[in-house]
Amino acid sequence: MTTRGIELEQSLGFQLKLLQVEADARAREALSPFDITPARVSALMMIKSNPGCTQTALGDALSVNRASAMKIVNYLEGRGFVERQTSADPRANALQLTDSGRTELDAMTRALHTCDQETLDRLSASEAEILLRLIHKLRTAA
Amino acid sequence: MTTRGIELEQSLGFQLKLLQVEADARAREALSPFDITPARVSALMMIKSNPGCTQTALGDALSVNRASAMKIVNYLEGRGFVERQTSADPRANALQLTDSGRTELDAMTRALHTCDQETLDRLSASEAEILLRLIHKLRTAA
DNA sequence: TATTGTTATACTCTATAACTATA
DNA sequence: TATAGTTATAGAGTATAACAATA
Repeated sequence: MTTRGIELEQSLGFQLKLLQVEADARAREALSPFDITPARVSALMMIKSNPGCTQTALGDALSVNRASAMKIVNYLEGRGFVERQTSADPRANALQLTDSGRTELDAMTRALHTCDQETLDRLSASEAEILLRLIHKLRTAA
Repeated sequence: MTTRGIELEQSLGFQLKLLQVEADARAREALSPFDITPARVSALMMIKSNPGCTQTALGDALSVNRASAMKIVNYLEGRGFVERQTSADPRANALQLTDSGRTELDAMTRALHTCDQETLDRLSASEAEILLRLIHKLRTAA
């Protein structure tokens, strides 16, 4: 099956989707020793970068709603990676990584980094740098 | 919520996921006049580019299995966009766009192209070209 | 009134396994 | 034996709507 034709070759959304599906599958594989999905590790990373954040904020950052964010936090709490601490606003939870969560996340991050590198090795070093920079620019210029 | 920290900023998989989720939401919006999802339009594009392909091949190209590909084809056939024609191997279906499918897909493709451009406008023309080239290179160098 | 977390429920997408008919 | 399509079923992941507690 080819992707010949100007539509497919030059469709940003389509190429992005195919690449992301492949990257997700590779990440899932790389994370299999930890028995956790890439999406849940993303949540851990977000909490690490934004200690004390609320579940609603976490959901916004991950593009899911409050109810879905809650399920993710339930899971991470069940694994002992995240704690719900009390916050200034008693309605909200302040999310924090546990010591175990921090340690495990470090190992997961190393596994994902190796996985990323295997993909980026298809490009030259300067191309890889440019790609990451452009993707990040697209995201933050929103 | 920020994505500060070396892990998130430099994680290819994570940045890719966030960008793809955003692009998919924009594509869904752009396709709302057609009442169809981006994934199903991708299937139409694939069939257009590979006329006579089988459902299994379509599934492989879209990274889903035979059963899932069948559901997509069922939907597209129900909309009158795709036909299951007989093939040399009577076990297999040869997928073809209908005239209506071709006409509608052209309009959908224009809508998606506009949507892509709005995203790519955040970059310079040369950056946009480089980005598409690098993403495509990553995909095909697999 | 608006917002946070929560709960219950439903929907979408995908996978698995088994069946049939052909190769 | 292996493969294409099909079918039924189950599992993730997500969304919606409603509720209690608090701002």
